[in-house]
Amino acid sequence: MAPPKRKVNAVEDAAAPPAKRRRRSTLNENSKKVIEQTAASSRPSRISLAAANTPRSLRSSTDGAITPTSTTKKGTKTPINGSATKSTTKISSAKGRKKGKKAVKATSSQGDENPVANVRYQANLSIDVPTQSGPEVAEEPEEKHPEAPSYWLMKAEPDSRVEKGKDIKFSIDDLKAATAPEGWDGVRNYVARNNMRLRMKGDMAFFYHSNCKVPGIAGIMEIVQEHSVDESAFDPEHPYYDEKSDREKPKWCLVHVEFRQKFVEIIKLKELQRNAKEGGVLENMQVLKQSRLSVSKVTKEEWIFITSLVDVEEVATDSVQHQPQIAA
DNA sequence: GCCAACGTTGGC
DNA sequence: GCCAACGTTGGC
Repeated sequence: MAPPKRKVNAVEDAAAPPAKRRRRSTLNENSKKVIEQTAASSRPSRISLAAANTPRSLRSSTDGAITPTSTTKKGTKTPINGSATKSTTKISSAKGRKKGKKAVKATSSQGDENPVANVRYQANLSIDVPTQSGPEVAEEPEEKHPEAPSYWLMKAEPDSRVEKGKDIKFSIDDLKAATAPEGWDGVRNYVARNNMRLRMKGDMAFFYHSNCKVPGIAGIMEIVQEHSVDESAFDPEHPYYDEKSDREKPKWCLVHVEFRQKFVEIIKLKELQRNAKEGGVLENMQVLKQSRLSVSKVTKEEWIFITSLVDVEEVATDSVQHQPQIAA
């Protein structure tokens, strides 16, 4: 039944302009800071479920300029961590073709000459990847250390697709255009949900474009609000309505995110897969092993490595921001 | 609780 | 559009 859904665009009112893929972007100061910050810290992310069950409608603002319902535009782009030079660690060999490649072994290794990859990260490795199993898998996440952020990868479909009369399209540009924290609703998969429950304000996440021409990581966002009840599950009109979800005992939750940066070039799935070969930095990356997971974990090592793939130079010279430029 | 059938995801 | 992977359901 309810398959792992993705971000659903609230098209009810303003059917978001089918902003298709664009190109351009830079990394904003904020993100830069975050990246450096996260790169410097380390902690096994163990989280606690604590959390506020806040209706989706309850949108909060994290820093000024936020209006109810929409989003917040942030970002002034700037290059990522200086040390994060572009290094693509070309390891040819497309790892698996069909989606959920039953990926490789275990043993995370470093990313070769990638300066960033030389750092030893242990990050979230302490968390076991939740495997598909009963509905109530890992119901209660463990404790989380509040000092450092955890990293995630969340999928959304950038191309229009109508479900129950509503376009569920949601791209990095849509998020960028939002003026208020965006509730990432529609997740209807237990493993993904459990991952969601592990999130905390301050955690960072990759925005992944899926089910599109060039799937891959399009940018970065930040979790700005603890998880709360996903109200869309109770709305019969909503694409992701779940008749089995009881309001008294909500099954699904969401987190609110804010745009942080859009990569100049999308980091293609293919590239991620190239680095997921045995011995590759991404060999254990959850999303590459469980491709159908709409919300997955990213270890710090993976995070650092992936952000290092961003073309820093290009980003650095591109100071323009926010304007939606036509891609291609 | 096992497991086959079925349905969905999502890369290609 | 195809189809592998895999989550969910439901019979037993």
